[in-house]
Amino acid sequence: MTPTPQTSDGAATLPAQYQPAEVEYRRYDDWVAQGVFRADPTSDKPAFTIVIPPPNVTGSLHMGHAFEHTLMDALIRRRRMQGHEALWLPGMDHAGIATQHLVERQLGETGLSRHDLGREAFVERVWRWKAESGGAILGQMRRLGDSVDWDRERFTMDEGLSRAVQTIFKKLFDDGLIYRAERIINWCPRCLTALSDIEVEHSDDEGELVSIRYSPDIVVATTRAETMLGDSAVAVHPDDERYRHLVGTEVELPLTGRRIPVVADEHVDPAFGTGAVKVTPAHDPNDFEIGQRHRLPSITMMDERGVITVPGPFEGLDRYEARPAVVAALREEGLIVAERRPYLHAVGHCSRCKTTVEPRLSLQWFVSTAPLAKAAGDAVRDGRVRIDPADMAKRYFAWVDHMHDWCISRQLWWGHRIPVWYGPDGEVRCVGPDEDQPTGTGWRQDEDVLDTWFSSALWPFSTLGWPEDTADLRRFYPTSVLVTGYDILFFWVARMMMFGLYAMDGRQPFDVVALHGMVRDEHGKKMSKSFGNVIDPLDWLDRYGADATRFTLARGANPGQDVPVSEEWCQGSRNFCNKLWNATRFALMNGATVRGSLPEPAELSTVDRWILSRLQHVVDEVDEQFEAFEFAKVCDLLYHFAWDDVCDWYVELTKPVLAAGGPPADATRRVLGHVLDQLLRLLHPVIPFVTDELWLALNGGPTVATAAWPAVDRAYLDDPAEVEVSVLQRVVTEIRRFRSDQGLRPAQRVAARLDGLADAGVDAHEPLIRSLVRLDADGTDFAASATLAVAGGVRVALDTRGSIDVAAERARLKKDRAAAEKEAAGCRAKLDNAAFVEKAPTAVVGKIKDRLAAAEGDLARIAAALEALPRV
RNA sequence: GGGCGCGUAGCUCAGCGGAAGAGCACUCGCCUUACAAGCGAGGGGUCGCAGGUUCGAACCCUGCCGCGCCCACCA
Repeated sequence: MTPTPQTSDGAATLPAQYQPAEVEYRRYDDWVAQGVFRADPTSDKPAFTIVIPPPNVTGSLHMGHAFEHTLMDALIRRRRMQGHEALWLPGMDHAGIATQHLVERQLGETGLSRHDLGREAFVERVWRWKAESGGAILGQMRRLGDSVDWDRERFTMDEGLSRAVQTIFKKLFDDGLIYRAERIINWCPRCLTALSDIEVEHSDDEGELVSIRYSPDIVVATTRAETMLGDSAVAVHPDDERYRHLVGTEVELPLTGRRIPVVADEHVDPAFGTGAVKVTPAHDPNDFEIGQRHRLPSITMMDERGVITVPGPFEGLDRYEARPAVVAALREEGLIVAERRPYLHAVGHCSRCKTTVEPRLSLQWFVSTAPLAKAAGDAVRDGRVRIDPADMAKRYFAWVDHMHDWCISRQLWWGHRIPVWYGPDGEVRCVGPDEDQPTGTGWRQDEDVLDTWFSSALWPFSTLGWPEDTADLRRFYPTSVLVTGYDILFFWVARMMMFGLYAMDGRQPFDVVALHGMVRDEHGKKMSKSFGNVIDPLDWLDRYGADATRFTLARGANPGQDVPVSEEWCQGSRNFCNKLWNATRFALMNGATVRGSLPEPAELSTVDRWILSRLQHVVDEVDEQFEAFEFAKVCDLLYHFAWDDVCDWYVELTKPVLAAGGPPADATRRVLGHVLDQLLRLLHPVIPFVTDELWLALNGGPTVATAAWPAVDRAYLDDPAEVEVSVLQRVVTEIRRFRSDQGLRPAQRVAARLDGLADAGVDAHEPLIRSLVRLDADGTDFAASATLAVAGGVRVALDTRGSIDVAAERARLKKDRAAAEKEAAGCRAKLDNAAFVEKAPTAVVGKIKDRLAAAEGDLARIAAALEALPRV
């Protein structure tokens, strides 16, 4: 924790360029060693808690993580500096299906399947893999600078969380909110497991709609012809005149010889197709319901791998082989009425492997979501939980208000095993965490595991010790903000709400949900491997540093909006870090200090008062934007304050003062030290490394991470100083423009006379102005020279000797005159409009009058300047 | 089939009722003793189109056109 070496006079010797790699590891280790990230449940500070959306244990840090972590870290670091007991709790998710797949794929490379190993050995292998790869993302979080409390790291499959899972399962079971039933579920024939509705992605796929004659009077259409083998009825609408006489009769199901009834059901849309529908209760959710209503048999015609099981010519065929085979067979019998036609329709795919999902009748465990979802909706409706941005709440309501029961059992091995045992006589016993498992012959535990999101749903309180009544739980629950992407609003947020409210006696899991967007490439395109536009944050971390990476991400973070990033922007961020580095370097070389109290405003120069006043505004605005999760605006404010106000103006205005020395220089050194000190604090949440390194060089330690967050000091708000400096800036800019138009080299010193500075109220700054624009005073009489430049709202006549490009200056003045005329005309038109003068607020009218006066003033001065130009 | 969002400078985006903004890119001039990862100056937009409301519209309303996303059991 040694700060940058300092010379005896306190000025640190910093290299001319910021080298992130050199600094970052050192700073992070130092923070950990100092225990900066550790949260203390016994302190009397207000608590501020964020639980990390646990990344997949087998994953690697991608840009989305880097982004999300940057936002969370910024929030946490700011609160820590504000004196909160800030807890950012890290951890990982076992990611059942994803992880199992990964390990199965590895296994596959050696020619083995999980069944070759057996359940126990396989699960053990997954644990080994977890131990091996699980640390990767944690190491990457350190690289990013995440200020997480490493002492509280959790894993969704660790002992405590497993207890939490069993506890809530038991509670739900006992409350009748978990049940086992045979239902149509989404089945992935490749993963060989059930999926919840949201694990299914729909896309419009090209299919073929074939029409099949079931009887002389009935033609049905289908895109899944093979499922006819499992048909148990034909359904028509009860009011459909065409079919009314057939209801109650039977038709012979082609290719099977089975006779099936014609039933009437409201579900059928008489306007669609022929108005007659084949009914396959075991393989279609609608048909299942029709089947229930009419007591039809459910005939399973394919197995879990999608292979036809109906005895006959199609048995053993895969569903995709069976489809054309069935159509061919039907055609042979002359039963294909309309030829196939292309048909675009929504098809469900496994979100994990993209395999087409097969609706399948299956015995699974479900959570009865109705009461839980109601509570989850109400908590947002009544304002206990705020979703930000507010628009997103609509999506949330749409989801929780129409939620189906949640299929939670998965036919996997990696996950929390369902704590239910079946007895020899058909008993079903749910075993809680402290209860003994049933012994005796014939008892066996359910083979399935729980949906990964079941344990994720407990994360905000299970990680704090629930179901035990721990100090952490009492202190840090409810968590303060949940930061996550809008893409998992349903997967995770809604379910945390349901389980949090349920398990914690109606207390919400978080007060605010701050939703962010997805990281995109520089053209707003989704990053994807196939597109080749994926950016690896680790690459940026290595080449530009964590701060540059973070700043780039935070700077693009508008609430709920997607975030485009590109390497060029990261370079810009790197440059910004370097700018801060050099500003501090300049300050240290010039004896800036943070020691001693800040002089009273009365003891300060206008320029010093100006920068301090600007600082107060920035502190105020940064706070406001932080509270609104407007990270992009926070970054923008600080970027411009640092670069424009501090570096481009304050430092430059300050150079002559510092060079001159004496008491004014002492005051300025103190102000410069203060401004940088405050600026580094304000930036620390977003770019923690470089700010801490520089802050240490300025302050000596221990770390800016625990320094107090800046507060507005109204005593240093100073409107007159701001006005005066803005006039000064305008004068300087105008004169520079004149020099540039005249093709004067920047370094070329020119003798000149400045007039009108007194009228503009900046005559006191004449030496400063001269030094900034490199115009020397000269005793020579300039009477014979011409007025060559006019500075906007202020009157500055500037005389020079030597070769002046009169034509260029005339052109410039004419251009300025045209602009001023346009401005004046616009203002006059408004003021001539009686309706405007009458109805617009007086402040607005006043502003227009001011603008007109300014434009007229400019016109007069421009005219004088043109007049004074030498004739050529 | 429902729902939501977006079209503002070459690119990515702020602004959301009272003078068109930022970053990057671009042009010109500069190694000015903190920084060329820099400094100074400059150019560039009838704010998707058409109507309407208003003294006033990029901003509010309506309708088009063009994108994007989410949800969905129409065979």
